Amino acid sequence: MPEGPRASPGGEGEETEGGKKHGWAEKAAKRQKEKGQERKGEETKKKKREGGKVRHEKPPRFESLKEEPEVEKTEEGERRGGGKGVKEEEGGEPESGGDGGIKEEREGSGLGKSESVESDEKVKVENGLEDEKDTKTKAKGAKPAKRRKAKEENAREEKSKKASEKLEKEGPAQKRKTTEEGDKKKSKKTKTGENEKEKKKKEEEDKWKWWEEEKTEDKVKWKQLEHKGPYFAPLYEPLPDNVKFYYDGKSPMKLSLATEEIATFYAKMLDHEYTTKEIFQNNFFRDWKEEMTEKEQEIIQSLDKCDFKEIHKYFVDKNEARKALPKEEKQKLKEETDKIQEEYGYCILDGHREKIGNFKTEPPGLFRGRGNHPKMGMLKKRIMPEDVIINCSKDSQIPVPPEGHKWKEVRCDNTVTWLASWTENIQNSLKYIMLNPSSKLKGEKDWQKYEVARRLKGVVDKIRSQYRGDWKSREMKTRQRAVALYFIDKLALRAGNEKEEGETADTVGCCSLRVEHIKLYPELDGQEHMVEFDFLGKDSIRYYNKVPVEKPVFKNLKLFMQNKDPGDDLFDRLSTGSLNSYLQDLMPGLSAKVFRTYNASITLQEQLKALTNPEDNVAAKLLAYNRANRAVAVLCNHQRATPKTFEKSMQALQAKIDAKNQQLEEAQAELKRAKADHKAKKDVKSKEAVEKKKKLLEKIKEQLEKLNVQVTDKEENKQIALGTSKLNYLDPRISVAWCKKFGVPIEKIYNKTQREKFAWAIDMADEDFEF
DNA sequence: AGACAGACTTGGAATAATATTT
DNA sequence: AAATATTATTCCAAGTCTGTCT
Repeated sequence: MPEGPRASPGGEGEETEGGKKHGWAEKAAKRQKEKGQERKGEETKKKKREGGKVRHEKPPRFESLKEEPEVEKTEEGERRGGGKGVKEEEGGEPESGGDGGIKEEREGSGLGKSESVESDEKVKVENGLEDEKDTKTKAKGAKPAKRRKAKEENAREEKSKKASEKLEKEGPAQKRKTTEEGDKKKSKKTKTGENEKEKKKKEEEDKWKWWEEEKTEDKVKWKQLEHKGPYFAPLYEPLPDNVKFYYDGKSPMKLSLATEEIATFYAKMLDHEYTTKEIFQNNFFRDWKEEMTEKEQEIIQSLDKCDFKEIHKYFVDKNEARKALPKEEKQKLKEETDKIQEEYGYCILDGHREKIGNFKTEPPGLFRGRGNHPKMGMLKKRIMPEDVIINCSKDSQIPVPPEGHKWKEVRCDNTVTWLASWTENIQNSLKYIMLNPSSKLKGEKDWQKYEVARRLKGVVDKIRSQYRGDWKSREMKTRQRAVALYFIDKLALRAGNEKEEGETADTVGCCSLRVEHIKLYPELDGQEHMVEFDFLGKDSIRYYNKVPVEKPVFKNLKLFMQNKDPGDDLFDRLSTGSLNSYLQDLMPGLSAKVFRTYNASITLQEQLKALTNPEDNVAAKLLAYNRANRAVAVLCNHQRATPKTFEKSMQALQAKIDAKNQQLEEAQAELKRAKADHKAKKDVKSKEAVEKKKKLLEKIKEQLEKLNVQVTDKEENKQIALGTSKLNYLDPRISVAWCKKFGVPIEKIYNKTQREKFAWAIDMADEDFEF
């Protein structure tokens, strides 16, 4: 059976380190620093990367590009890697036109035909290449250390800032008191006329058609923003006394509260694969030890000797008990969460009540990175009000922090869309509380995104011919950019920003591809100029694809790979930054990811056109839709692990079909009999019987058809995830228009949440909308 | 020009809710 | 009504990209 798409992490161990108590930020920073030092030069990229590879092939790619005329067949296109004419630096002697001055090349020897000038240049170029490589590698090596240091300093500053702010905070604290009072009054007031008033208000605002209002091309995101602040994760509840932890098989050991809490994080995950990974264990144990009392530290020396089984069982049981609760109890719980949602889940934005996306702070736990993440298992600390920055309008009811606590800061920045933020301790990055996708702020942005993609439609031909021309550029930088852009366009690859080595899983996108990620085949499977991609992309999802490329691209790739090690960057002269600023010049608002959006949406539109048969019933039309959607998901490489119950449910479905077939046969036989009967009797009654049987037969046929469609759909969808493309890449107006045109109810395509998110599109697109 | 932080989008898995079957 | 399968929602990690600073 094919395995899931996730990368299987190698099991390298990592250094462990004890340590005294520090503040959190400091601890994290310290650890980063230490790691950095160890890492320095400890392993080459290549070495490190062995291990991480995954299996499982992707289904055949969907071709997103129309066949384009082949490049001119002159020999110029063929100049061999490193061939003259490719300049490292700008300002070389002006050469005629695109590829002027570049002569042919021969595979292999590289001798003979070259004219002297060319050979000279070639040397130059090759040297240049070496140099370049060096610089980039060096830069890369140096950067992470620098960054880490900076971060560390930040963290420290943060600390002292906090301390000094504590004093300053007294002012705002007073204010808060007054707002608290105001709040009380307000809540009393609302209680009286609550129901009708609120309902009315709600309805009205649910229907806020912001898309009918005039757009403001402003940096200002809102004029009014009022909310209650985040809802904090519940505090830790100590284990009951009868649930025990054992160390080294001895008598039970009573843990301090903090130690116990962290132990439960691990215990809860016991039957998860994560806990079998060495990195996970090491990271966990190190972080855990740091939170232990000295005494505990002395005793608990090895994770292997820790017995969490009772704790684990306790949570499993608890979970089951919760599930088995009588329904009144469940109802009660539900009401409670609804109440919380009602209170914290909404904000007022410019006079409208808007749903918040994630109004809860993330609970503490163990970090679960994806793929082979070096930080998996680290302790994710509890977010306290003192960590949280609140953003709201000045004149609004400032949210009240939980009793006895203060906010880190309250600010009024209307150029950003977040309501609250905090710094997370694993990567030292910011987390935000933002609005739900159904909100104006998100919807407008989404709409705008598709408008940019539609503008790309107008210039994409020009851009394509430009990058095709650039394949022959004299400048290495330009060529690399042109080839990269070709991949981004043709294969819908992500841009591929640089990442901090050792801080995250080793994944790449287009610009960060390394030599080891592609293989060139002059001929493969009967096709010429094949490139085989095999790398881990976002979320460590494997991208595996064999594509025929155009000859100049193939030649260029050869050139780019020349004299490089497998761990070197393929596009060593290219960064996402320079690529994007180039794109920005071609079309305002254009960046690499727009190609993904554009190609996804245009593909959906084309596929819908090609696959939909107006005569079909709704089920068949839906299959067509799903197939079109699937084509996009394949293009974007959106994969999922095969659902656990897949085989089983497939069999069940098949059984159903068999049964239906049986029914069909019976119905046919019965119809036949009825017809014969009618022929014999010629009376009204027998005629009616025939009609009845006919109808039944039709019905069964239809049901069977539906089942068959289901099977097909399911089978084709086995390892493909449709959600992401539907939610993020496909202009909803295409789908809405399709629904309207072919009489498919919108609910068949979009569920409630999706309809909320795409309300703007549902409202504005008519059946002849064209992307 | 490059580094960086910040802000925002994109992503699959986990979990909860609901529908269907037994 | 319990068990199971399916779908919706939540969760939070991991990308992209821009503006600012140096």
